[in-house]
Amino acid sequence: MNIKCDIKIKMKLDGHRTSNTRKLLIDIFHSTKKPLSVPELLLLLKQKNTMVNKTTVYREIEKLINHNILKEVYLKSDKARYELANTAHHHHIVCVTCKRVDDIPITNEVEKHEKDITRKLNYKILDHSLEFFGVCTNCQ
Amino acid sequence: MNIKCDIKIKMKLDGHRTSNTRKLLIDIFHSTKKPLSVPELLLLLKQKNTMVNKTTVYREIEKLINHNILKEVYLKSDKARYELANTAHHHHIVCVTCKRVDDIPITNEVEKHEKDITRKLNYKILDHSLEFFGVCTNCQ
DNA sequence: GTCAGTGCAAATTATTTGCACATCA
DNA sequence: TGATGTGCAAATAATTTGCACTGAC
Repeated sequence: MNIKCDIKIKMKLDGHRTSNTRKLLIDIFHSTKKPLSVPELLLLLKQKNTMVNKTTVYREIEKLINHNILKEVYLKSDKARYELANTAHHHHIVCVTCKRVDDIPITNEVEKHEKDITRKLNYKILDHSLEFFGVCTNCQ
Repeated sequence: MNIKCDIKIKMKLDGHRTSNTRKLLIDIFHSTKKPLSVPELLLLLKQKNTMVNKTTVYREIEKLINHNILKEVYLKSDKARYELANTAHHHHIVCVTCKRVDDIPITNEVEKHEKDITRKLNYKILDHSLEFFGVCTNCQ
């Protein structure tokens, strides 16, 4: 996969190795579409019969974020969640009942507000987060 | 204040009393404009020389949310934050450096997407959250 | 007097840190 | 061989729970 090669190269350029944990995590993020928390990742790893310590997972995610391979997603304030950063900027909808997460197929017009905010509040905007909450088909 | 009266009435209707903790918390949320976390509330209470147990604060906030007097705000995934629910629907900008939070003076056009999402994904939309992240004037 | 409200201690959960050891390049 | 990666145990921090007691109506 091209994406995985890219990641390998990105990390190598920075003096990193292609560790087993790194490969496992990248795999999981590729096959699972929804944003994952560390506890969820640990569960998925256990189901694969691969033992990785939680500390290692936290540290690996930190590295992947620093290399812009993962990014943090703010869905709820209870737990941190992550997803691959290479995907186009998009938004999510969370089912408040079953916690299922879907990507949203809308073109986003939020960017145009950013200039406005910069002008009015003199903030330098770096990023934004737009998430919807609702009830999915199954739970209705 | 009308708003405080409203809150009193709302709770009373449901068999609740006007406890001291409740009054203190409502006061704080009225005078402080930014969304507050429980640890921050505990600190503010301590500064007022009013001792309230953290368990009590957690439980009081739960009640206030159930009565739609407070609502949760999703600014970052580290901690839960709350603000008064009676204010008009609005958005925030968070300074990634000093964590300062400001309200955003833009009219929001997100609502119009909600129908779209409902049609395409068959979700019943309840709410959304739009937050910006950037660097404020002082920190630039 | 009854039930909402409270405090305290302990449990739970997410996350971080320090340190020693392993291992890839 | 030397830096990166890892595991383990313990610390920290936010949040929840159980239980007994208090106090508003």
